[in-house]
Amino acid sequence: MRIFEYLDAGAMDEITTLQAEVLRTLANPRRLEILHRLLVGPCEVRRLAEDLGVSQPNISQHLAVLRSAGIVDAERDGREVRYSLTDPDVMVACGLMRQVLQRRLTRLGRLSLMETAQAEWVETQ
Amino acid sequence: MRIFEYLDAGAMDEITTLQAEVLRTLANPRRLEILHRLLVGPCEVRRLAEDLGVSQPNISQHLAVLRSAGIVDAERDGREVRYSLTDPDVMVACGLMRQVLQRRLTRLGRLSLMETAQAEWVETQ
DNA sequence: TCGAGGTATTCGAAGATGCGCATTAGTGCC
DNA sequence: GGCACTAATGCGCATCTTCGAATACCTCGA
Repeated sequence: MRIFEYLDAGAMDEITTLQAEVLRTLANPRRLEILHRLLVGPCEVRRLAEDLGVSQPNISQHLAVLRSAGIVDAERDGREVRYSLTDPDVMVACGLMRQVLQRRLTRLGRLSLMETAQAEWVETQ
Repeated sequence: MRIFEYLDAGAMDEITTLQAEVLRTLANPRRLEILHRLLVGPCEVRRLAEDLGVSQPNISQHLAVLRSAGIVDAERDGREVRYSLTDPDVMVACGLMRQVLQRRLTRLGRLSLMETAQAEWVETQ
């Protein structure tokens, strides 16, 4: 099958490039917030803009980026356009990373608290 | 505990920003290749440069980015510096995303093959 | 101490990104 | 058609990335 050659041979480079593109698309706080919001359920542009406290053109720009990366889908309903996640799986990976970072933050928090405590302890000696 | 306030209150924004930073760090084909190589095991700069066919300064630049994001660790051994993954978990999330994309590629591959087949079928009618 | 091997950093140019602002496009209602 | 509402696009500007080239830094052996 052609598919398998395709995936095995030069696939490493190709998928790496693709992954980098997707990552670049995700690598923006605003877009992460949008995706986080869409994880709850589909949402219209106006509401997204209101919820996140961002201008409508700005939200539209970010949505366009997400759309062209195939991360969200747009569906017209009257004069509104409702956006939704194309593939929750990508967000699963995203959520996993988030958990890792959260654990790391917690650890760092504990560490810094411990360091602070130790510093204070040292100062009192 | 201070940690929990920290994580609960403004944590959403903070962790989102942090996640965006990490994603930005990962969002580069070369860096993904480096990480992919380090997944196999620790490696020295010179060897990384050779394996990936990139100049040494360039590799060092990328390694510096990865290092400052806390994604890789550097350890000096004589005149060489050996790099390794700080936390394989981040790469787990990365690998998961990779799988998703691979599935997506496969699906697209199948689809395009099907479309081709269908187009050919239509042409012969 | 000096030189060579290995690594890190700096700098400038070219390109990409993000934002606000103004404007345009699509839709429904009168 | 004209108008209000919603979303998308174009533009200019400031900022950030990325790379090659040059160079500085670190370590070891002679």
